[in-house]
Amino acid sequence: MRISELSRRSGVATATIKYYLREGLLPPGRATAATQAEYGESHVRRLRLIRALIGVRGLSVSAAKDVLDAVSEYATDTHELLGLVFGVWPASGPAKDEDADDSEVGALLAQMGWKVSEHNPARDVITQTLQTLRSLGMDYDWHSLVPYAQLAEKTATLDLDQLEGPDDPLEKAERAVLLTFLLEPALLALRRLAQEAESTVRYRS
Amino acid sequence: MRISELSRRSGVATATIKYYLREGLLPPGRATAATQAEYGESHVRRLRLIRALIGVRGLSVSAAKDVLDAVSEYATDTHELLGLVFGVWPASGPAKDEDADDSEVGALLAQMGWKVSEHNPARDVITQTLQTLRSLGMDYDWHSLVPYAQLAEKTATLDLDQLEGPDDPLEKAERAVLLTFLLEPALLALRRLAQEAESTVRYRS
DNA sequence: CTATATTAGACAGTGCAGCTGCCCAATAGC
DNA sequence: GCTATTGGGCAGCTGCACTGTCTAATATAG
Repeated sequence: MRISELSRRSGVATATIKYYLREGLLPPGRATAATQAEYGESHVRRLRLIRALIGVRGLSVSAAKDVLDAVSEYATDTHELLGLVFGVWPASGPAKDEDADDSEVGALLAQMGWKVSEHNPARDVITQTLQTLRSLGMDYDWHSLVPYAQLAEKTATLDLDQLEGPDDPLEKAERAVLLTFLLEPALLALRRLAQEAESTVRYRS
Repeated sequence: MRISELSRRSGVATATIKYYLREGLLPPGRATAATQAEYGESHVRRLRLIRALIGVRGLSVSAAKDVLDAVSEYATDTHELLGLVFGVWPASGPAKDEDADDSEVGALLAQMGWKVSEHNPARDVITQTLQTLRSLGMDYDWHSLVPYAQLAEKTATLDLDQLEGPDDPLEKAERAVLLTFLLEPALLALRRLAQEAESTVRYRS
């Protein structure tokens, strides 16, 4: 199919498709002539994935590119893929503060018995959150996060269970990315729904 | 204190402080003369809160304003406050699709026994996520979310337990906002840490 | 085989968000 | 009185994610 049909099938404007091609998010079609290229089903699917990462999850274009590159490069090594993909955060991400004291996170990891890479940016996110909460006068340290960490552990178990299905490595890699990224807004939404329900029980009973 | 000291104490540039004043995120100081105003500790604290919502959580300036307005207006009614504050999502938020079929979310809520307002935007986030996952070929419906919802319920219980402390309504309101918004990136970070730890156990043992 | 439409590719331009710099008149403090 | 700082307003800047336009080459209908 040509670009106009690709546009119709995916719901993405042709100018935008060209932009994604330029930015390397979408692989080029098979050129059949100087001004003609042929696109396939994989392009439709890839475009939908791009729109999901950017539109639903809110990743920047360059963050989405990092994710997609990791998928195609490490499709066969789920563990390595997840490690790479964890480096991607929406927007600027955590403003990596070299002087930050992340020993608190270390204590939390030790308590939970989690073995985690030194430079997983999630460490910095937690360090920064704890610091911010304290700077706002809350009495909060890593101990307060332990119950949340236990729930996160169960969540992660659910996540990885769902990767057991597919044998095709590329499919498995895509599913890992979808479950990690696209589920994030949904998990936060579930928390808010549960908060409202619980708030009704406590304050409106 | 005057604006330059407020800038020094909060780490926010004076031009930016003026911008927040214009946008109504920060209440004006007490004017002592035509070109002089007096700021207090509450301004330092408020500025830190603004930076946390925008910089750490990634809210837009106008979304942060909505949150802050809700805090000062409904400080005495925690339930009402939470309801208002749930309307705030980072960036564009869910692209409210009127035609979307949210009966799936209804089924999920019924199953969980959650009573939730009709127009909580979290509903749309979940509807959209499910639709997107299916459009990408995953076999996913509300049943798949039930285990996550059960964990979200426990999370919400932890959250609301931490509101039991303060008697001062304003303090309670602020804490509700901090726990809901600032903890969101941290919870996602915990999930990613747990995913990496679990992935190590499963694929590198 | 001509006339009209479409396309790939390059690049400039647009719209918006979040600041940032600059100017001015009015103090503050010495 | 004199110099430095301030409040307030507004224009301008930067980065991002597109979007529109142009050109030459090609497809396709008549």
